[in-house]
Amino acid sequence: MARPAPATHHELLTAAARRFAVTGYKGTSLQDIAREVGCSKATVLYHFASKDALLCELMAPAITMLEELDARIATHTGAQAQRVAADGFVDLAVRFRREIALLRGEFPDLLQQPAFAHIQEISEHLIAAFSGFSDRPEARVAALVVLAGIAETCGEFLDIPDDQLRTALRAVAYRALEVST
Amino acid sequence: MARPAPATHHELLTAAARRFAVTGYKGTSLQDIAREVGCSKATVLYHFASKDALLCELMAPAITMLEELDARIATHTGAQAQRVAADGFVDLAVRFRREIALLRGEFPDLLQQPAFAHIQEISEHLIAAFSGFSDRPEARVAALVVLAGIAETCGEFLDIPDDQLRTALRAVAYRALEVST
DNA sequence: GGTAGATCTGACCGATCGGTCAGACGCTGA
DNA sequence: TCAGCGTCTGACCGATCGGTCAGATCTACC
Repeated sequence: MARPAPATHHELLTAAARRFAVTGYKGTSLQDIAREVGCSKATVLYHFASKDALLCELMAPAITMLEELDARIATHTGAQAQRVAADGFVDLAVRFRREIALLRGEFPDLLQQPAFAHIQEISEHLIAAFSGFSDRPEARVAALVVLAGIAETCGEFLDIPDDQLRTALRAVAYRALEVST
Repeated sequence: MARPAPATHHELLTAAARRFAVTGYKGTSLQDIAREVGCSKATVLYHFASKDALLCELMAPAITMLEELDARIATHTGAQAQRVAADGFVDLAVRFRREIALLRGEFPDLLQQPAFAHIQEISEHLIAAFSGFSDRPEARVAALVVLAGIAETCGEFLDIPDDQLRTALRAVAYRALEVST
């Protein structure tokens, strides 16, 4: 035994991502993850302080990219912000297919986590930008349909190459949000 | 104690629907449901054979409507089928906001349930109709974005009246799917 | 070769899960 | 009045959950 620690650490992360995407966070036990890697449950808890900590480390890159997108949107206004938000979120969703699907699937519960506290807020910014900063209910409904639809779709279409999925998602988002081109 | 049974039965169903929508199926214990109604966990299992049976009874009306929609779509072709599918699914999603949200949220796991076995198949029919029976990946991506987006949105916009939500959803679906009018 | 520290594990813990069961309680008709 | 039935409950069950811990095993350095 006693492989180099970084290798095991990384294996555990990817195995957890795989399992979480299929059976959800609550539906995946530490035993499941350990079994997939071929180590004991105690090893999982040697590498990660807790199941929550494992989730946080797993989501960190996606959350960082989400925060960067949020900051980028804030530097634009009107239709330009709408386009930046749509393009940016499509890029993010395609890049982090599994993580986004997981986040969306168990949204209400996982948001309690302190590390995810401000995701709700960023989602509001995204919806505002998507809707073209309109208060009309129809615009806000359309924004949420696009946001949730993209997130969910990425998690399921694992057989389509990245750039093709990106192009298709951008097209449908532009139509749904009536982005001026 | 000893209230009339139908009242308790109905109370348990609505309480379960509420909890499932918030914390998910796996994330909600029979104890949670019992506490919300103010009875014991044993009472829940007196009214329902198992937690799964409770879920099935809860979803039954929505599934019936989904099957009816599936049958109705089959009697149309082309653009007409697309419109029937979009209108019908919007109606269904608005009527059964909570149930649809739950179904989408824990999709992969709950589909194992025998009672839900053919939902996967009906989903395929819906996506085919949404995409105008096209094989183009872009059309299928758009179809899934709309399907998932509508389902998710209904679960969250509980503060908008039914007909306003229905109108808004239909509009965004038509745009995203390029339904000919 | 021996020691220190990193890596890993089996055994165990309390809590909670879905589910079972014997029996208590209240209503109703004979 | 009392027997019967529908309704409900507390106590309990085995399984599994996330997490702890002492110690086995391996690696690197002196």
